[in-house]
Amino acid sequence: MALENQELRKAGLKVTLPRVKIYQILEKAGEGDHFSAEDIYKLLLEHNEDVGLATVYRVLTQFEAAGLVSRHHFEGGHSVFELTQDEQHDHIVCVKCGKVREFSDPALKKRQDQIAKELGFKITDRTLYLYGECADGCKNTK
Amino acid sequence: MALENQELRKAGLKVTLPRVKIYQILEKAGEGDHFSAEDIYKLLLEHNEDVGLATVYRVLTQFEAAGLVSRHHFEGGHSVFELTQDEQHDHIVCVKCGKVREFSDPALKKRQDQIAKELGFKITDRTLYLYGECADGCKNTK
DNA sequence: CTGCATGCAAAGTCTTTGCACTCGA
DNA sequence: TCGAGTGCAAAGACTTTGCATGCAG
Repeated sequence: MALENQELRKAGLKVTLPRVKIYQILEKAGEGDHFSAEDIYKLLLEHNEDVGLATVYRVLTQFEAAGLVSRHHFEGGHSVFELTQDEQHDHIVCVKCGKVREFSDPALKKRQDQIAKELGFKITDRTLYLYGECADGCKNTK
Repeated sequence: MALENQELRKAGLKVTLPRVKIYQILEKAGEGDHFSAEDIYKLLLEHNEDVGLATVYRVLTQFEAAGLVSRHHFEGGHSVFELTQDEQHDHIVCVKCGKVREFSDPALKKRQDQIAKELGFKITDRTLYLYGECADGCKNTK
């Protein structure tokens, strides 16, 4: 049995074609790649998988609830998804080409924790998005 | 002439009733208060100001373009607005009561700049949202 | 078999736009 | 006066939901 099937079972989700296919897309893309529901829907169509957009949303939402994927709200209204990684990380997005880089910085987190503590908050989640222009490799393609 | 009128003129916007009223709402609320378009719309209605929701959005968008207000996308889909403050700052949101606290930490920004530099990005914007539960004063009202 | 999962279409939410009318300068 | 600004309703973008059918276990 493939890895993804176990992940699905673990999450209490029946192993169905749409779920497996969507998981595979996210998995194959690897870290640092982010998809909108629409992106995934189109990829499925390209692979001749007859999956509805509504199902994509449903599956992604279930995956999120199960902790398999993380949902981000970058600028521009729609949500993007990525496989949840072991370590929580932040994002820097190129406003010109749309490229997303991830980074994780202990010092940054530590300082955030400290600030939250000073303000009397118990942090449950955090999002840091940096927006900018990437120097090299930015082909302005998006 | 009131302060807000000058601000509007400076932004190249004709001084009209909706714009003045909306500016006043944001101004009176002070720092740390955040409004959705809907919030402002309701407040206007309470003050018996006959302003359409579409106008609220238009005005807020114009204000944003003029740099008078900042738009944020917290969790939950809709945008919130606040008067732009002298210094860029971050937000910590209570997930239980919806309270928003602001903070600004030079060390945090400096580290972010450094990271961006290492990744070859020129930062144009940044958003850090911390989510958590505020210890005291949280009446779970929202 | 049995019920969870899916596809389709319809409904929802938040936001923007088109158009004729109104108001500020 | 006269064009920018406004209100209303309709349209749009993204996401969720209802319902009959289909498939996994």
